[in-house]
Amino acid sequence: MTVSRALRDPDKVSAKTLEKIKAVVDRLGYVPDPAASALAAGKTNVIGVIVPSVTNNVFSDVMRGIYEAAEGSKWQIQLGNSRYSPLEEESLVRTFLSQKPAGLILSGLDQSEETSKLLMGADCRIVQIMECGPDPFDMMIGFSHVDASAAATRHLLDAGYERPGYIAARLDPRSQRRLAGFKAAAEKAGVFDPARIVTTPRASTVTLGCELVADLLSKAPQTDAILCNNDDLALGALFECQRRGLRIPEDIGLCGFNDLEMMAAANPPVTSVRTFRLAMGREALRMLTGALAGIEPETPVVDLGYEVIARQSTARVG
Amino acid sequence: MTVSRALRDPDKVSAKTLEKIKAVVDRLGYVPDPAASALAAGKTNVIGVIVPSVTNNVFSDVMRGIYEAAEGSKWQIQLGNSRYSPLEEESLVRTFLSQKPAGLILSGLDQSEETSKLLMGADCRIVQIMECGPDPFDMMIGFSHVDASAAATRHLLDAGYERPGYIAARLDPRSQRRLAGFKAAAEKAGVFDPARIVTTPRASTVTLGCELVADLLSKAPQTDAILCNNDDLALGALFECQRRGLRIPEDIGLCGFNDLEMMAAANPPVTSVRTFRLAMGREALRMLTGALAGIEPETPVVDLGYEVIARQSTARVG
DNA sequence: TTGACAAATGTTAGCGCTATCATTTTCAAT
DNA sequence: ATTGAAAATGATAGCGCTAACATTTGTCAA
Repeated sequence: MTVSRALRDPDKVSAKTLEKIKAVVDRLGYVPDPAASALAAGKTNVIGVIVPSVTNNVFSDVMRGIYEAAEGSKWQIQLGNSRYSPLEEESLVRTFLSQKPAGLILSGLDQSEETSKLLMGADCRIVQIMECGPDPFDMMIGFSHVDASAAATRHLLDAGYERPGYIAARLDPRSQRRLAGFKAAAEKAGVFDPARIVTTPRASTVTLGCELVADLLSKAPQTDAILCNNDDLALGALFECQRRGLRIPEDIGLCGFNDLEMMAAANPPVTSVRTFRLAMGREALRMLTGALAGIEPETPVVDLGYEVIARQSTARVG
Repeated sequence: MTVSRALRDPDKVSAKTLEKIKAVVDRLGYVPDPAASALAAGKTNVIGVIVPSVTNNVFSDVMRGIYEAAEGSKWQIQLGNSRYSPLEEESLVRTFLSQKPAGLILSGLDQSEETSKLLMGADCRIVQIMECGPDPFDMMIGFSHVDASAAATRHLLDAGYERPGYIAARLDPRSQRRLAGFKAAAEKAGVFDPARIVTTPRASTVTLGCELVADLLSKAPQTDAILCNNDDLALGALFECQRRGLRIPEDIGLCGFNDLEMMAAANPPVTSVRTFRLAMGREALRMLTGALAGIEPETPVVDLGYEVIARQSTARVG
């Protein structure tokens, strides 16, 4: 028993017994069995993380933040990939909960009703990431996608573009809100035209960015700026515009979303909405482990904001 | 006991008891406790996966393959991020092994001596991925990085380039082997010049691709083709060359490595060495779960090969 | 020195499963 | 019906740890 205590909470054991125990543990190469611990204690050090994609750069940055923050702690990250499917998410939540996790990190606000029920009844702390919204299950960290894309839209208008279009792939809830932000800002400025919106349910790729721009320009050749739902599409848009001999930013303005590292390196550098993905992952884990240690966050919902990074691709002259 | 059997191996139970059990399980919403099962059976359904990076596109593709292949099975994927550090890898192996995993998937051939010792003594199946080599711990699936980059180098020479250079970031073991492949092929053709090799220990980014090209061209302005250690660098190289007014492929040829989706969409499309990352992940998991089910792979080492995808960026005219 | 109290350590039971072996049931062949 | 073997089911113990409480040791003021 004292050994068990020494290993879990060294402060509860006198210095010299601790020493002795450590020596023996080293000599024997003893490693505690997490399964036995989990069974006896009725809980684990597992933190379940559910993301909709493991390949999307956005989520890999978030994951990195989570892994970095968990590094060296007792917390075990367990990753689940819901592949943008609420049903798979539900099944993952079920699996995770059966493991009696200490905490759960989920993406977005749009859990299915069944998932919500599971989460309400769950005996663990929960952090929702990627977005900000009114009714967290427990805690939440993210930003407003509507506001961010509205701000990007205004930036295009401020730069002198008059007929902005929007391209988007895989309309997951966050993409839809970004589209809604664009629509709202464009309508408010009186420049909204549904013909300048091109979307597809397909997963977003650079190639798809090319195709969507081709579509957009054939439907609405007068388009003079494109807000892209993400940076992969923006990169494709850049290539496609260049292939068509369109000058950026003179003939057409280009704005991405997320500000992946490549946007600054592109030729010309591409304007994008910076989001704080690494910080989001890191802080999500910190909030969670903090709460598990009894330190509640100041507010349950943390808004990390966004930043429109203006670059040459929207620096219209004249 | 019969219930336990019914849930784990329904064939061992008569049809009508199975039915009864299922009904009760449904009614009660019973979910087995994996910790108790792990403790009693002395093993788990956990498959530990250790990758050096969660953000690198290459590994996220592999991970996706693994997750897809594990989808719906009883196998639980547990992901560890070694961040290219053999020490962190060792610590992850230790953590994973304490969980009595059914299997382990590791990246590369270059485990530390200590890690090797742990793995030798481990009571689980092991698959090494990303590379092919002579002495697998158990099973292995990947390809030869030396051969692949040598082939890319020959492609550049065949295309008429005479002074090929090489840029690389973060010289992990696989990058080093790719560099070695380039060197060997260039030397064999009598066109090797160490002045045309630029490397940095920094992590690879598109921006870094720009910088490395700038470096290379200032050190060796006569360079007429660049083999990039990966596609991020290649994208940066593309942008940087264009910024400098170099015509691709006329003035300079460009070749990436991995053939990420964006290479085909670029302007001009960029030649790259295609690697089969998704398949590698998928097959690694299949080999592992197959072996766990008693079906040994035909050969312990599987070579997935590679393919040089020639595109406009190396289509030199004249 | 003593007593009172806190700190440190020890005892016991049990977490929810599964391996193993024992028993019962089933069913085909006599 | 009877038998024997196989199939199905059941009883028991124990996996390695921790919660809860019990006991011992240490510390300090009176």
